[in-house]
Amino acid sequence: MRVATWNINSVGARLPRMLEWLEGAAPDVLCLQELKCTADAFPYEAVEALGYQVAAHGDGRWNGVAILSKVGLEDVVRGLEGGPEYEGVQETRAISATCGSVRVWSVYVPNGRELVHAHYAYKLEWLTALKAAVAFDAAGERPFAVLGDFNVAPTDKDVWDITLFEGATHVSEAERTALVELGKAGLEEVMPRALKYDVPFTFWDYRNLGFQKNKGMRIDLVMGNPAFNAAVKDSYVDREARRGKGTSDHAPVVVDLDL
DNA sequence: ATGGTGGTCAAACCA
Repeated sequence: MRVATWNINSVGARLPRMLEWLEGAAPDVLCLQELKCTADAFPYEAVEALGYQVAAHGDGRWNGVAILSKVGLEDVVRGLEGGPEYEGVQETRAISATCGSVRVWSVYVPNGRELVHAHYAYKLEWLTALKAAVAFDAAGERPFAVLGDFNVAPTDKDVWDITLFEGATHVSEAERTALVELGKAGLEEVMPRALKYDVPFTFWDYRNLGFQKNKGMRIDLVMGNPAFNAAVKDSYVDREARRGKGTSDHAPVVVDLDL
């Protein structure tokens, strides 16, 4: 089974590139983030024509997550139960489902913006709520993983130049601690291979030729429980999907499983 | 050089 995650940065704007990638990489399950559309506006027909079932959770201009599956899509749960609100709203940043023998979450962790911003506190609260919400499945026997854009670089190596991140979000102690705490629920990172260069970055800013200069960050992660991780045969970041016109600023992370 | 790209939705905000 091939499972993948991709911050698509507008499923509408990205549809041709996404369909092309679905046909080529042919994942059984794809977790999407940043749909930037309502659930009603998701391009269901085009994706279903490729053999996928779709569960989407989105409410407008920002955020939005989905799970695409060729191997069944059951027990869909939209949202993060017990999660914090931002400006009075529970944002559409999480969706979970059972796809064949695995249960997956697709998550879009809040960005945080600045260390002193309310969005940063919200980000930390969101990660704490995520840990509580996934604890039961993480501790279970069924293969289980949380995939998505975590907006946290786990180590200093996971950004192109750590000296430029002094005082920035994505690399702070508290964010990394929150990731470690999530792991304590029974999840461990699946480390992808890089197809080029040494670190498998997953995000490159559109500005300043970030991709061309490989000024990237590794912030899209797969956290699996022991049953999931024991089945992993291979994992890689498909940086080719970031190349050329009309791409997302993120690349997909692919995991191949013996399931 | 204090911007720079690209998304949404048509001005300003988000990443």
